[in-house]
Amino acid sequence: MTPFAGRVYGVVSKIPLGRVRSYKWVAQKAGSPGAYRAVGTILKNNPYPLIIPCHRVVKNDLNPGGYVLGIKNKKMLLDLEKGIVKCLANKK
DNA sequence: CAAACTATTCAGC
DNA sequence: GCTGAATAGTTTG
Repeated sequence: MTPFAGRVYGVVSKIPLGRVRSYKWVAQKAGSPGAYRAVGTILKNNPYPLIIPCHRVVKNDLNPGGYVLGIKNKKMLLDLEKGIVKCLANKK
């Protein structure tokens, strides 16, 4: 576990549902605006994939970079979360 | 400590 | 739209 990784985990875990941020954004929030590659490397080796919604982190092009479970699944998760947000907004 | 790798991003054609 | 190069940090030997 490295300090930068911890920072990245904290920031990413703070991303709300249905919200996608770019690697650059996360890197900047982590404290290293130019370490977007490092963010990807960390998320790839993330020791806690369950507390780290890495599927909410996408490229600056809004195109999912990659996913251990498959890019398709990542998109599916995003769509699912979108549905959850909709449900929460519609919830009464 | 040094080398290699990476889920990225920017610039050029 | 696609290819090539650069940056910053992690991981492994």
